[in-house]
Amino acid sequence: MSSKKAIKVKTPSGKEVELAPEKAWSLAPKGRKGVKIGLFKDPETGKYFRRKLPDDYQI
DNA sequence: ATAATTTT
DNA sequence: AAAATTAT
Repeated sequence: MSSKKAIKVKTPSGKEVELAPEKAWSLAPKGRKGVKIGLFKDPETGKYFRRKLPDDYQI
């Protein structure tokens, strides 16, 4: 229950594509702001990769 | 180093 | 079990 909207991401294969993360979560140490992370699958290779999501991405 | 999460 | 992700 976390991911919906497609965002622009640079795939590991080096292509700029619009993808929706399969999963999305917040990655933040205690007391720090941290970042939001999305788990994506490269449509070219089928390989999974992680990228930062916009700070305002709805988890 | 730290945080969560999943693929590899 | 380790890698990767970002920025503090």
